[in-house]
Amino acid sequence: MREWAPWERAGRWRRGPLSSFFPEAIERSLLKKTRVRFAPSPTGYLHVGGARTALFNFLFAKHTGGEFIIRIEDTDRERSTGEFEEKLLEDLSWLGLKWDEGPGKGGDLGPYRQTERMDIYKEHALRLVAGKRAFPCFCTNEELDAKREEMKNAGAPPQYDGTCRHLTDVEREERRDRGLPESIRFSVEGEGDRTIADMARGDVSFPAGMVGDFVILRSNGLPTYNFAAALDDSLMKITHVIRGAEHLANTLRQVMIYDALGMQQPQFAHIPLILGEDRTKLSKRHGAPNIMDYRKKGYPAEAVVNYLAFLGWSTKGDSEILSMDDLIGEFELERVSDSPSIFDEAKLNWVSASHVRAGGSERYLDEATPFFPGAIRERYGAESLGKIFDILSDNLPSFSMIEHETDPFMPVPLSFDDDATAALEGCGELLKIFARSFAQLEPWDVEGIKQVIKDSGKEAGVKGKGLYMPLRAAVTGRGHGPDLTAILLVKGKDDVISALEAAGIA
RNA sequence: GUCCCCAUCGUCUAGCCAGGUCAGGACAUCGCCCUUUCACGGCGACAACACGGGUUCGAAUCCCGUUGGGGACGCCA
Repeated sequence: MREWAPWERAGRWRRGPLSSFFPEAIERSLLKKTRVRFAPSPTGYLHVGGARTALFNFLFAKHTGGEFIIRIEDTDRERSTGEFEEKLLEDLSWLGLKWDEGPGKGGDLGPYRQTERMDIYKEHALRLVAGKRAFPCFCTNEELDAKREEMKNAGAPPQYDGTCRHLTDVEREERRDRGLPESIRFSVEGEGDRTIADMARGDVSFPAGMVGDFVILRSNGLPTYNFAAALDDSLMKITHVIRGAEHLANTLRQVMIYDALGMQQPQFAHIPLILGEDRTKLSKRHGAPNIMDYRKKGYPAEAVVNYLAFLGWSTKGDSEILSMDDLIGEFELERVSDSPSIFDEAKLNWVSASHVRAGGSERYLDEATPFFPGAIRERYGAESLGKIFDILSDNLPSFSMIEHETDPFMPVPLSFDDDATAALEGCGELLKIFARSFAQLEPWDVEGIKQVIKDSGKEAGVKGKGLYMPLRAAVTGRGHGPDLTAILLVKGKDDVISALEAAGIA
């Protein structure tokens, strides 16, 4: 029996039961390298919805051993800015979604900014006009708006009525002479029912006549989203288009374009939307949905990534705290859910706290250092700062919370809360004993500190809460907080004694 | 309005495609334990198949309808 070459194997057994012998990633790479893209428009900051889409694309690409491409869709001249583009890329980088081709990186199938691809759009639009699959349209916005309104009121779907579809050359020239704006519309004439194969949700069918003739080239010469995206996806050899479910109707238009142009179309996967708590599409109104906000608050990128991955997707396994590599290893489009999900900050906090706890100062101190109050940073060296971080990292969803948790580490408490004040009531003698015993402690280590506390308790005749609470209150100013011995250890002998003395006097 | 999509605990979800499990897990909430306190951790509780019809010995699972929600209907993406 002859040996099968690897590609023959993959091809031959792809559909058979033996395909399970070949990990999906290997099988795919043998057939065709996957290429996916994230194509944001630089009209705002990176939103959690967009970030999740980018992440799914990235995970799919890496899981299948393929490439992740960034393309900037900046054809909306009014709203696109270079600053947004910069921030978008910055957030993507921060999340760890490194692109193989795109802005700042290059690639063979660029340029990767749509405004730099104008010739391509024009050329293909003209091709469609020549083939009668598109036509010049001279309707003004005012006319279109009025007609749309009329149709809506009449209960009809508000779509283009075909006014300019069959204009003669003479009529077109006449309109050009009048200086009317000229756009190019795709003609849906002759289009029948369409079924789109979707990897995430199965086949989706649209009846004929669902969309009217739509603009592909605006009167200002810029292409519209559907035209530019379809063209670029094909030209950039994108194999899988993974995008939000709100694009389903756009996909319908785009497959029409592919067919009219005779271009090969990618496979599609529409992922469910992320909704706000009011169950409408997530937007600025819903609190802080920008990635940058979470970054500024000091959430570790891998925590945000981890949380986002589980919105609309799940693993076969039972662990929910996963690294990027874990996610890449486990990600499958087939496990993307069909129904929209709601962004839940409480769960993000838990995921994030879990990462921080596991990583500790070794992993996060550098990132977290800027979040420490100046007074703390001045007082402690890097090593002590690390110890403080480890004490706090028991339950620290975001580094911005450090600020409120470091009061116990101030040399002398700035204030005393109610519980602390109550605990200090009539404890002058105990505090004096503590101060005297600690002064004699050498070296300043855990065992010594514990011993001093015990001995002081014996001397004063108190134990338990009566012993620990006054000490905690005097040293931290709070009734609650992290492990007391750990606090005493980092603060150091001098500060502890000063605090005890200060509290004793007060 | 028209078209498309969706429907399991408060939230994220497993289970659905190839009907048979006390409908599983996680977050949140509450209780108990651990502990000087808080947290972590452990144990436990609460809590869901939207509704109505079929098909079937048997339906969360398949089919139809209803209701509800969402999305789309731009010279935005």
